[in-house]
Amino acid sequence: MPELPEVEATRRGLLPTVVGAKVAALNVYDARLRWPVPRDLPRTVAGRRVDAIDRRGKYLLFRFGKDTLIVHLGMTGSLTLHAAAPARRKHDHVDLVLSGGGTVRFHDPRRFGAFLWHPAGETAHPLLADLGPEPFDPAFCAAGLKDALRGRRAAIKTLLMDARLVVGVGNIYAAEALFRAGIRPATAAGRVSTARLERLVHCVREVLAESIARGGTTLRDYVGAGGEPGGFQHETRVYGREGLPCRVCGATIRGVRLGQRASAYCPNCQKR
DNA sequence: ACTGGCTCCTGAGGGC
DNA sequence: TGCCCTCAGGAGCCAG
Repeated sequence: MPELPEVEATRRGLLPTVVGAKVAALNVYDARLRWPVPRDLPRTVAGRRVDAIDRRGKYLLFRFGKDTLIVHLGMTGSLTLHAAAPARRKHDHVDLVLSGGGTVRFHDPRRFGAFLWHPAGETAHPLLADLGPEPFDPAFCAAGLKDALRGRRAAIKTLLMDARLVVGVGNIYAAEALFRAGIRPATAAGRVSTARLERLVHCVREVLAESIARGGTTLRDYVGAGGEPGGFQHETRVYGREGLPCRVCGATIRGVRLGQRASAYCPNCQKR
């Protein structure tokens, strides 16, 4: 599932070929994504040069001067780079064709992804306006978290996945970071001490960095820009391991549902 | 102000 | 073999 590491791996894979290239065409085969792809988007981007590809949380931001093409991979989306556009498979919804040759293809079985246009302006796009700090930014810190979580009774895991507190952390990495930090996912967020939040911040960064280094996590659909799967799924210690022995202590990994999300934890390594 | 629940969508897997 | 149910999950949205 595309969380921050998968989006970042995709971004890095696209950079060398796409940045500096001109858009020859944008072909939309199915506009029914999370929000409809704007009808005039192909005309809007045609002939324009990609100056940069940035990432904010799980959003990819293709910069055209001061205008931005916002792309989200949703749950099952991928962007892959091809020298020439290959035959279309089921669920191939958008092609970004580069004038120097090369095609970036958007594939997304569940169509939870998005292609949106945000022209230059003073206001941030509504989807980006309320996002919290990047996990590797110093603004993501125990003191800030302590403040934001004060008095909150929701599960720490649920809030760790709330993009207003920190971006990029989804179900897999929330579970893995909490395991490493020794914190139970169901613990009320407001009751986690600053010292433990300190550890959590460190573990979030550690898990994300390791996953980026392995090209992300591939459970089913995700592939990087070169079509290659990630490798972090072999490193998970609790995610998807309910009923199996903990890799650290041997206790049986348990599962609990928090905010409609499956959440795995080790009852021995994560005491509270 | 929070919190939990619903929703979009497709495909896989389990039970019978 | 086939049908139906549940689950997977990013994140907006809404009701209480």
